[in-house]
Amino acid sequence: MSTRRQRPAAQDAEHRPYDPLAVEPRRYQEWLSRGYFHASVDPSRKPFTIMMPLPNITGTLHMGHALNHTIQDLLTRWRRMQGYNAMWLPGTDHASIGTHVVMERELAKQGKTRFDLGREKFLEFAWQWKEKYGGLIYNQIRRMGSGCDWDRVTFTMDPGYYDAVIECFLRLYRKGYIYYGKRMINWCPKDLTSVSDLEVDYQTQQSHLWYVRYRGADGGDGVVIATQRPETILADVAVAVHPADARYASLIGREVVVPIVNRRVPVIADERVDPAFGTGALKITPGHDPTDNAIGADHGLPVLVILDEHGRMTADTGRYAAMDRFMAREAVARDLEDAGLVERKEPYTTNVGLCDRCKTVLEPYITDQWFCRMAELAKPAIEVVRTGRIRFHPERWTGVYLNWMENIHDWNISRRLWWGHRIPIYHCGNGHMAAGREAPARCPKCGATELRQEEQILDTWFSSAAWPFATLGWPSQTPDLTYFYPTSVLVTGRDIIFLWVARMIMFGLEFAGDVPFTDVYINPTVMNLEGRRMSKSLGTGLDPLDYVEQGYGADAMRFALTLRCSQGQQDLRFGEKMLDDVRNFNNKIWNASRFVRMHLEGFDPSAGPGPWSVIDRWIRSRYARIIGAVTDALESFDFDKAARTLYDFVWSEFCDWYLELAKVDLYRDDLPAERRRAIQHTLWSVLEGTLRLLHPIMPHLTEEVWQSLPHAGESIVIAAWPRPDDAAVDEAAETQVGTLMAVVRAVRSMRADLGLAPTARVAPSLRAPRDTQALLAAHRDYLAALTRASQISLGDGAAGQPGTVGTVVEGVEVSLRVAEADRERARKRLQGELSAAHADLERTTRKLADPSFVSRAPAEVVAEERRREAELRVREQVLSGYLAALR
RNA sequence: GGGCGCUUAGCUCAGGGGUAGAGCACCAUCCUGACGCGAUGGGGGUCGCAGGUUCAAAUCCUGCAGCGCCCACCA
Repeated sequence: MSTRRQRPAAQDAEHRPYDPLAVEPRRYQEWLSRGYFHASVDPSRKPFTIMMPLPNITGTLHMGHALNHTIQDLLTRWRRMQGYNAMWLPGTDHASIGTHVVMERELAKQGKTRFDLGREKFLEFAWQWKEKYGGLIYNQIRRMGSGCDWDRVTFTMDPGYYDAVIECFLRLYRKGYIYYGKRMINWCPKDLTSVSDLEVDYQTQQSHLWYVRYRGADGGDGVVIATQRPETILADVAVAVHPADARYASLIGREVVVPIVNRRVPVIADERVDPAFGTGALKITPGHDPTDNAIGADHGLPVLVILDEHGRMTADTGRYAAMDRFMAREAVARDLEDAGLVERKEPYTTNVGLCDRCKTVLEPYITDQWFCRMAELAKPAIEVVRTGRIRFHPERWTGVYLNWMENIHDWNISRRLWWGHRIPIYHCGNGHMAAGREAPARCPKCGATELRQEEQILDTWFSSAAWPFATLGWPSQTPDLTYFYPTSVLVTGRDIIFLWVARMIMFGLEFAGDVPFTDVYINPTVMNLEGRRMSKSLGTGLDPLDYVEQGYGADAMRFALTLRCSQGQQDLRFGEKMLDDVRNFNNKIWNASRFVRMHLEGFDPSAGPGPWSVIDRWIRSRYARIIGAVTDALESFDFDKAARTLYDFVWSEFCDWYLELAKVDLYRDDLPAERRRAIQHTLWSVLEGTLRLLHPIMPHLTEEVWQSLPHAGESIVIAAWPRPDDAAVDEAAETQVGTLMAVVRAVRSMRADLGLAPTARVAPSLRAPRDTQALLAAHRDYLAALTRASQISLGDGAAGQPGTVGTVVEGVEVSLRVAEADRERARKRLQGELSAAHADLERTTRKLADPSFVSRAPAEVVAEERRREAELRVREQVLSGYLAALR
């Protein structure tokens, strides 16, 4: 493909690129064996705690985890280095319905359902599965370098955790927050369970709207209603119209006849009917529609049910009995048409609610359900966010959270599933209930001795709501709980702000007496380059470990994700190219370190620093600033900024400039020993410190390199986070090196424009004000080396000679002799620069000629503009001088 | 129907009132002793559109459009 000439790759081991695969697992093992990730109560240090958003036991690591875990791990490592007692607690979720779907798919392969096995056998099967596969994701998490406290791994159905969940239920029950009864809920006819409103996946589908005539019971025309579910006509108990709808005013209170079943039902008036929709008349089916259910209840209407739990027509529906709901829909529609009752049928686009897990169309269905009253729980949870006790990052999610909390509905917490926390309620034969961990000997109300435990289990989110405290030993006030709770940061995705975050806040306040965490960081959603969500079912899922094992390594994956983890965006588009960039960066660090190590022979950091040269002072100053910038960025959750700052510093400053400048000294034979020591100290301290700054993002590489440096400590994991050193900030050195760099760039640019080979020697001439001239003179060797000059002339006589090309940068006039053959190129360059300078000058002059600018703009802006004008005039003059001398 | 986010170079994204930035890609040159997963130089954008505020707008305000996400019981 590429026509680029490539230098033959060096084969010896020393020159091979960095190989993360050879390093990462080894280093991770080392950290584990040294117990760095385990934290225990230590009152002398402040804790920093993160609770991992628990992956499902059925899950495997995907790109979302990779990002989410990278952020958590970098926060944990960073805080540990800062001296916190950092603890990151891992665990997995039994994921009741999610696991059921997986298990039952397995069973289906054997032609079985969970009912063929029965509750006990099924649970046995699930536990076996959990033991066998439930820990696989832990290995994947470790491969990413995540420093979790593995001694604290928790599974939501571990005995202690199980008890804590039951305790939560019992406390809510005793407080009167739990209620039970027949309610209309979202029912999945496949999983045979209820599903909470948040677990409904709405999808747009094409369907039809049937306009069906209901004749008047008195033989009149009656009304025409519009429905997309003709089968539910069998369960109609009324027709409702808006009370102010003149079209139907005369019908209110009269009766119409429900087709097919020929039932006489009243026409009622209700505000909830939208007169603008369809015909403005709404059939009321309290058994199969939530709105109708509410209207029916208010009007004292009966509830008829024509679908069973499988979504099939009930036995009493005559010829439709046992028909699937969708078949029944067609059948009823056909029969209505045959009866001449369908006025028309329109195509209709509708939102269909699907089961989030199995994608079956959900049915509004009435069953015995357990609910948790939310109003009281929500109040303090709203307060803590309003007052800033808990802060969301990015901040915009605060509004999303509050909006949901302020309109919160009661929570359907029961599921007709088996895998999970069974509701600790015992029913007696007389319809009484008793709550408790154990079955009471007799019913406290009627004394009956036959008690059966409630069959339903708790919503999986009910149990995960207790995660931040149930993992620490609650309800016992354990030392762990006292010490680590409230936790510090929750890192999670926006998709579970309501499902999980909100509920943890409510539960934490209710049960543990305080917020579960003080900061919530909502990480972006990882997308592919087309901007589509990564998902297995879409075929757009990417396995992060595939990339890792392909040779990029975990560090590259981590850095690539961190580099794009900005608060400005809600999505993060990921493509393999991004790994190439970071892989190259890793290699850059690797090689730079090799160079540094090579020149560190005999280095003794205790011998003391200095005397610094301007380049030492410059890089030390830059490094000092970087410490602050990176720390601030992490502090404010700007992870991309932290990564970018480090990338730029390492590559564009440390490698491109400092190392190149240092070489000039290091390769001199006559370098004084103390100067060598100063350079060594700078190389060593800046690299070593930069590695520490990089470590939270790229733990393995930094450890490997850090330990290869002389006088490194036991491990970078437990090394201290660099402290910003204000004393090292050196404006003068930055300005001076800035000038040197500008001169070098100017010469290089001219060389290139003249078409000179990089190997060709040049002899630039420099002219500058006295101070600058002294600076240039003092660093002539640097300039010569970086511009590949045989010699550098300084002073008034040196520049502006005929037959030269030149420019002005930072007040320095830089010129180069032009060979006869290169005159045309030189002229072209000068003309280009000149016209650019001319345009700039014109704009500046125009600006300064505008009285409103001069009078209204801040004085320093005007002064800056004046300075620029003067500079441009000089520049224009100098350039035209050169151009004239070339003709 | 509401709400939120995004729209800057071919791609991925920073920036956020005072002369448009990075990485990759592209072009040119280079087998320079840490690195070709490299070095140096360079080309490329009227910052989605339209108004407004301002001496000055990519940046603030309003509206619009496109894309994406979320909430909501419209049959």
